[in-house]
Amino acid sequence: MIDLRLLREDPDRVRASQRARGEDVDVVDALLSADERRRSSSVRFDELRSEQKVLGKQIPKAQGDERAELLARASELAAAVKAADAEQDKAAEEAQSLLLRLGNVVHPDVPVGGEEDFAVLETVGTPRDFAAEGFEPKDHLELGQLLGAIDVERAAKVSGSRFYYLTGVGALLELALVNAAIAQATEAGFIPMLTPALVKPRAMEGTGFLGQAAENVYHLERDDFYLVGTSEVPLAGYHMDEILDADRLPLRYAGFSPCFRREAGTYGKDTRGIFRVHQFDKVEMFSYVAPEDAEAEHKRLLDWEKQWLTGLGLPFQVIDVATGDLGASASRKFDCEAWIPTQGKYRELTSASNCDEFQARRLSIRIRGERGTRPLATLNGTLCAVPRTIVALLENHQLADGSVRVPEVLRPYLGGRELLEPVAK
RNA sequence: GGAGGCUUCGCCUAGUCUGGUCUAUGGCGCCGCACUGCUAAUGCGGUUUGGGCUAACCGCCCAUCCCGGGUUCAAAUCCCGGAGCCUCCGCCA
Repeated sequence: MIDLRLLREDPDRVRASQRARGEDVDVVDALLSADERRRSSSVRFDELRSEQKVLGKQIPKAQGDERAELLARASELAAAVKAADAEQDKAAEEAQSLLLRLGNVVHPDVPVGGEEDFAVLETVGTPRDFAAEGFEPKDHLELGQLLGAIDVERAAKVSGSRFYYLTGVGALLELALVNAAIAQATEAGFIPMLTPALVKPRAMEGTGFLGQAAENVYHLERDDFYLVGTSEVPLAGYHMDEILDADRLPLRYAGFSPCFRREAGTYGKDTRGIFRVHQFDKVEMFSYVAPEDAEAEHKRLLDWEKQWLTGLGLPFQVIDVATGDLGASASRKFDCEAWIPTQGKYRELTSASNCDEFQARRLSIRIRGERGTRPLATLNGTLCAVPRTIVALLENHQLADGSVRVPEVLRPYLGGRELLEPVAK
């Protein structure tokens, strides 16, 4: 959630942010008035309650008629206090629910617009020229099937569309990717974490996934658990309701977990292969930093992602995601998009978001230091979302006969293999 | 799934039976000041979190004793419901 003080002092900035996101601007004024009502009702309650306490102290000392009179007055006051309390609760609840509907205030440099209005910040590497090499590239699914690495037919039988088995070398490839990613993160000072995939509503709400994104979240009705779409959720929730010593920062965690996504509203999109699936594994970087360090940390997360993709030998571009395509929590988001030869375009592989204090306020995570007790900033960035990374690896490193060259960083985790070769049918 | 115990302001802890004097005790830690030629020791003061009043500071008010209800003029304290932790039993990895 955003800072209510900012809202009161500079509502125009919040209105502009909502407008840029393409979201409801009227919430801002509704919230301002709800906040006003909340404060006035709380003042009324405070006064009555104060009076009640003063009166209450006189009762045990009083005798006879005086006591009876005090009791009568106290009884009236008690009713008034109760009513004021209820009114205060109602106003606070209204303000809170409006507050939760507001997205984070967008960073001023973010390009305004929808999904297509991103800005390309840089391009790294060059896509291969398959025509010059003299063969037509196969897509990842065809390659995966030749290698005995991916089985989507049987997954459809067992679980339906958008599911997959990684088999044989495919399974080994995931484990190698995960190990290499965790190794890079650990090297950079991240603490490796294996996290819960089922979380309570509070964690989901706190990370900002129950607003616009709610339709993409699996919910277990009977137990009121949510299946996380990313380990960002349990990693953000990890320090929920805590006050951390300022000098413990930055705190960096590398989470590895399954991720579940309903992919509502994507019917017909990316239906072939494993580019868009309901369940996948991911290594995610997550940082807790002081608010003034958030922008620098955002750049660092991006650098680690670039290091990772560069190591895998993938050509990619970095984009500054437009206002309309940011999640509710992010003030700014950098995506790395890898070149997918058979699609002839760059597709999202990783995503680094700066959430500033937005999640920390919702989850009540603060730091205590020289500047007092205040919310901290949280940031997250993908290191390796497995299926998409496999898609990019297979397609970009394929040879004419359907073999796939293994990038050097992965070889130690694949028993030194340099080449994945088609299996005999 | 069943039975019992526990949960107090960073940590430990008193208080709960018997409601008001709890504005929550004490120790540790931490911060400030004083004193001692250093460290230490000692003394004094401060030290939950959130909201609000105020131009701001000082100050003051309200809430907060795991959470939510209830009883009462009044709840850390009594009653009901729930959560978490621990122990035992059952079942299962």
